[in-house]
Amino acid sequence: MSKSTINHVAQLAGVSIKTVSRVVNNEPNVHPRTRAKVEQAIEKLNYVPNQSARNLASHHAQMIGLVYEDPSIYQLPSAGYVLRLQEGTLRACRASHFELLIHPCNYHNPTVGEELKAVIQQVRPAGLVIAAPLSNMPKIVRAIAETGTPYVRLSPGSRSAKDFYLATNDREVSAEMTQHLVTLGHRRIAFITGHPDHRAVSLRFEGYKDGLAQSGIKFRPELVEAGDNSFLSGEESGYRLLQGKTPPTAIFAANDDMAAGVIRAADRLKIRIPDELSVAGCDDSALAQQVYPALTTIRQPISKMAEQAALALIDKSRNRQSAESSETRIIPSALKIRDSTGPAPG
Amino acid sequence: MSKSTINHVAQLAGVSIKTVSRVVNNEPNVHPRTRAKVEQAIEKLNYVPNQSARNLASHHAQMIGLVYEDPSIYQLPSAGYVLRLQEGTLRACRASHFELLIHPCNYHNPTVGEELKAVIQQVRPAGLVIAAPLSNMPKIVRAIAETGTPYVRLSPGSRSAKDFYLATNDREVSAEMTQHLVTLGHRRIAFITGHPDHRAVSLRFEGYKDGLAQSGIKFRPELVEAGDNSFLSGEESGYRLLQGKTPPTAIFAANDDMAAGVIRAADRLKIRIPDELSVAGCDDSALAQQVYPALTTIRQPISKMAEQAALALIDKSRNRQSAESSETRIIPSALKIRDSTGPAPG
DNA sequence: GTGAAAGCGCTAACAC
DNA sequence: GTGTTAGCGCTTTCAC
Repeated sequence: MSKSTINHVAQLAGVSIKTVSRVVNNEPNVHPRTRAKVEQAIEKLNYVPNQSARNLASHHAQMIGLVYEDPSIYQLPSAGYVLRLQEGTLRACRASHFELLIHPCNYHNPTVGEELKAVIQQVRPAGLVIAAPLSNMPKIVRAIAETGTPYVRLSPGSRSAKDFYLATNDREVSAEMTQHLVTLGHRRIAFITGHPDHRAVSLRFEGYKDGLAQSGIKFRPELVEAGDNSFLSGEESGYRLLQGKTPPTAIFAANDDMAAGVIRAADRLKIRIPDELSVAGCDDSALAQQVYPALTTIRQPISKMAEQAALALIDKSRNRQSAESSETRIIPSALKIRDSTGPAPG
Repeated sequence: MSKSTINHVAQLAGVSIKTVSRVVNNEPNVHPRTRAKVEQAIEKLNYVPNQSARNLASHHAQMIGLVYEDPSIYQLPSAGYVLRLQEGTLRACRASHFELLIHPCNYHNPTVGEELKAVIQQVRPAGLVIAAPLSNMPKIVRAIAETGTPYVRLSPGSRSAKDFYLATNDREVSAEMTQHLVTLGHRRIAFITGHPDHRAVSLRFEGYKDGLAQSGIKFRPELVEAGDNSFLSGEESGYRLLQGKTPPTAIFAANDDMAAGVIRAADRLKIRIPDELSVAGCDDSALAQQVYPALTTIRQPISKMAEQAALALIDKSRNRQSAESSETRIIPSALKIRDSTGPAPG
């Protein structure tokens, strides 16, 4: 492995190491001819700057840290979420020659704050992307803030944060989905709520009510069932709703797993989808496409949010001034209309 | 953020920085009393060693790199695989205060070798874990080997590698699954093969044949269908098999997606599982538990393999001599008996 | 535009 | 057991 250093390059190019440093870092004040010479030398020697040396001298690593709740406790459903986070962050990193450090953690671990601080102090990443739900947990955010490392919070739904964060329009898009069902002729539209701890999920319920109101349809409490985000709870809610006296013609669940449960319930009850019942979910998880019929759902821009967060951090570490550390950016979610929704029967 | 250095600690403890370094690195030859003093000082100053400085001086980072094929091109099915890889590697890292760098790459990218070398040269991780299928691609392995960085290959199935690698007993466990079906009374056991490029998957076919042979059952080519690892190909193979003149009583598919396809086909044909047909898959993907009835399958020790790989690398970076760089370790897979298999009908 | 010198905070190699 | 002295390969600061 070639282990040429900045000194070798400087020697070959006949300049000082500072000049090499300038061209490597794309700094101004280098004569084009000099730059060309240096670039040639770099090419010839196959020079790659040593990150550790760079980090030591510049006080931070060319690295972005991604912090999220460890999915193993959630089981596999959130696999897609984590992968999308990683995908977006990686896209940003790749473009800028940064590397990605992943750090899942358990919120319930009492020393998680110390742990995070230690990691940050050890590695000194240029910035941290904090994913929901950790991004809404004061303990976590405070610990990270205390280190002085720049960070961006990813909080779908939330809109109250004071520092730099990215969110999506969960509430608005849920209203949009509701209106979509109304447009298809549905009037009795049920909703299955999710786990109360999950902030974004409860915003979806608000969005559902907004959508009804905007369409001039009265909200009926009897068309609301409480789920807990699981497939099973969706299935049970489905039975209750569909076996009631005046069953809905459409069911909107606060996540895909529950919507899939509804599909199973309908299947068992010999109710055809979408002919007799429309079903909509939320998340666009892997399940949405595996289920039959493929699920109409809402796709959150997880990957894009993560990408923008990382990009902002990378930017900040370059133009050290930028900052605007209390910006807020909303990246809209999108309806994914598939086969589980259709015109209302009759 | 406290930014105390080794010097501060040395001063407070009244020793030289070298002694501090020794206790931090758990090196021998430090008097217990001295050690205690130093540890107190560390505690009081909240000292955390600066990784960059350490890396620079010691020529490698306290970091493990995980290299795998970028799943976005595979779509979400391999999400579980990637997450298990990460989980295992993280477990090893966490225990040793190493950090994890993830680096998915596209095998078909012509410059992937250069890219990997650049990353390695930049970050200088203590070692690299290379996951299948990249671990079987000479281009990748060669590029990494050229950098001189220690690496471990994860190659389920493969057993030919000359350097340090971990594998599982894909072939044997597939034979075991076949025998399990025989034990349940099945005699006409069909097999659906997977994508020919996927090495481990083809070993499963060999295992199936072994299992038949070991049970004294004649191998029948008409009971073999060629799939391509997709749900759809499994469904189609299922129809062909189940609508033949003498349909099988059990179908063993080379992966879970295809097995799920078979379940769907059986459902459409009103064939009850497991009463009339047993179905077995392979991988224990998330799908296996979402499908109804829950799928009997084979669980590969992906996470454990990744963990052991990382552990070996970490070990090597500590006791720089160890090496044994051409060891081979087999970690067995396990049968996961669920609800899709049962006694043969009649 | 360019360069010289002084570190960044640690480990390595050798004293003692 | 413990300390001294050099670096590791860069960035920074400031001079020219």
